[in-house]
Amino acid sequence: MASQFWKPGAERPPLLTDEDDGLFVMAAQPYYSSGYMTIERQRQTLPAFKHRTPLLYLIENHATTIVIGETGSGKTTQIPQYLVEGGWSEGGRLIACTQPRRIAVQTVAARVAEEMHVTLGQEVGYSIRFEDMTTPGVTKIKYLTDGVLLREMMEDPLLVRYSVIMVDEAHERSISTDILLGLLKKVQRRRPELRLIIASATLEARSIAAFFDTSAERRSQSQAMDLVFPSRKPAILSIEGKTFTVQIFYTEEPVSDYVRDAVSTVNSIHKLEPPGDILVFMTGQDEVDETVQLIQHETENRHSDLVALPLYAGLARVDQEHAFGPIPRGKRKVIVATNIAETSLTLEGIVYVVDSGFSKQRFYNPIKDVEALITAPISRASAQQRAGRAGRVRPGKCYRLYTEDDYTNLMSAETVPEIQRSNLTSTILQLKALGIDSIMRFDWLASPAPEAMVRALETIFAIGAIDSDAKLTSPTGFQIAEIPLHPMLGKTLIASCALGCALEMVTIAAALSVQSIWVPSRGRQKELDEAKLRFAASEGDHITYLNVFEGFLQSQRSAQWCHRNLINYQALKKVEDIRSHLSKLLQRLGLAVKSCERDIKVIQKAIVAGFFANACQLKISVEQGCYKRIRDGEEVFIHPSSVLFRVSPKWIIYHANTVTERHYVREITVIESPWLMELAPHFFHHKSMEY
DNA sequence: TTCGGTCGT
Repeated sequence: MASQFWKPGAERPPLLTDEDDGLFVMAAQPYYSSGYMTIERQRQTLPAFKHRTPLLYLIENHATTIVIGETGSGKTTQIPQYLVEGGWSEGGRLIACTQPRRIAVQTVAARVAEEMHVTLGQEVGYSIRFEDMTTPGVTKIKYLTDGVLLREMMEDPLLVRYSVIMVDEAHERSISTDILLGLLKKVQRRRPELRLIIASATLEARSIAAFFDTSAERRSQSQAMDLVFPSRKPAILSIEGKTFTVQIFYTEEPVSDYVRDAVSTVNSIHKLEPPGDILVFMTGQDEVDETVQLIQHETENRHSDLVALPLYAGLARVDQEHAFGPIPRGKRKVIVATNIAETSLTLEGIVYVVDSGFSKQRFYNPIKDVEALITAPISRASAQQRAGRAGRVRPGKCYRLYTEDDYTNLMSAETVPEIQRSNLTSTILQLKALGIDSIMRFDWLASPAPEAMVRALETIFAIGAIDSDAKLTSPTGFQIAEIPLHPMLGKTLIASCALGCALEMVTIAAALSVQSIWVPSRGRQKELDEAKLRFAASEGDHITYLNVFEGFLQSQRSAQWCHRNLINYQALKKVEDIRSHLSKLLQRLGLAVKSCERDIKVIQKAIVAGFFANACQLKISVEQGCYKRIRDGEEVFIHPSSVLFRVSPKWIIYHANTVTERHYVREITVIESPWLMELAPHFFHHKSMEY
């Protein structure tokens, strides 16, 4: 096998041809698979295998290689192994492969360890927040979230331990991916020996290649164009996937009610098409549930054999698993899902996709400084991704509930990158901590609105993380940046150390960092509300979390106790893990982690010290439960999930907010108004004048 | 009066 590799110094492999613009492109080829095989044989049948030699050649000769790898090409599992085989891990150097999601990091690392016949955590390891499964000096391939690699750059800005960094799923354009790519471009200038591999779906590849193309930049005489090695012009390699063709159908007229049309489309597929599961894309939980009910209702009326199952993130784990499980023989499965099925989860056996053409997307309004969740048309890239879900097992069909004209003329080519749709407080602080002094001049893959950057700078200035020259403060700014939490929560933790309640605050911060400490209970809302009441603190949600965790410890971490109280056992185990990591981190920063021994007021004050910008006052004689945000007068409402919903205390402070039908605020704690002046005089002495 | 697209340090 080894003799097949391209080796440095050898001639260019024959598979490659130059395109006019100097980019290397290789066309996709058909792929066939067979039955049972050994791991080695399986590896060789992956489409990536026949590109191994050209790939190693391109990586040797180009600073950046863009890999267009379709689903099932094997790029994620194989390319890092080829790099090891090609010598890139020699001399103790590491090969990194980043992923946007933790679950992918863990499963891919486990698979590759198996393929290489090594124990996970040795030659092949992974790293996600608070979980480092690598062995220094031994690990050669490291899978990690792009967020973790960004964190590592705070310690090691040039990432000197790495010889090759592969950024996978770059087309998803998460905030971390965008920032990472911007920083890696900078690192390349200082480290010409570093190689980047960027794996992306087709549509995004050209713009990413253009971003990394520094070949036209001015350089000294001695570095004439043809003498530069490796080439600063990115190479592009396309690897075909193991997918089948998907036939696309559009509606002839625009659709006025896509829920109703999805249901009738499902019924006609069932009536007219051969067996095969159906996947329906809807925008949110309510729509998913409604669609499931309508399908079931029609099924009962017509005595047909459809089994409709919901799938969304807020569903209890057991209910999610139903969508993956078997159904009675002779019936057809219909999975009605949110966007979770577009990227996060892969369903086997889907042959038909019904695409509503919409999804819920976050949009940030920097003027009002609010993030809104809005149902909006998806992009063509997204529509293609959804259609692709029908072609995993055999040729499939995709029914788009919109016209071809709308697809071509109304929908945008790509989804707006997340960085242009988000509040940037965390992002900007992190860039500051990485030594990026001029945020405005940073080489963004996609630049956020200047107003959004100004808002973020205002926020990190308000919490004292930067000074009036926009320089990171010492020690506060550095400490907040060190803590892997939202800067306002980081500031709260630091304040809690000074106030002597850090032991309680790390628990609260950990509870705020997990998805939810409660078991998802759609349809059992009353039951959940009753369970919450058992722990509810009059001070609000933060102290309620503390009560839950203390109850958990008193129950001796009993899973039964959790079950009885509708508490998510796995989430609480995670909370315990995170709090111990946070506690150690604070100690490492030289801060005191002490308990306030049930003196709740100091905890509330610590929250004020970090979240004062989110203080709100109850509006009298307006709509019930309507608050005004002190800083700007924005109208907000307590979210029904809060223990303070309908309690309406005079002064509150919130942890998070989203605009949906209304501007809702979540995770609320009662405060006393004098605390605002006491803990954030710099913020309120002039702000309060405005109202 | 009643509600959360999906991720991440």
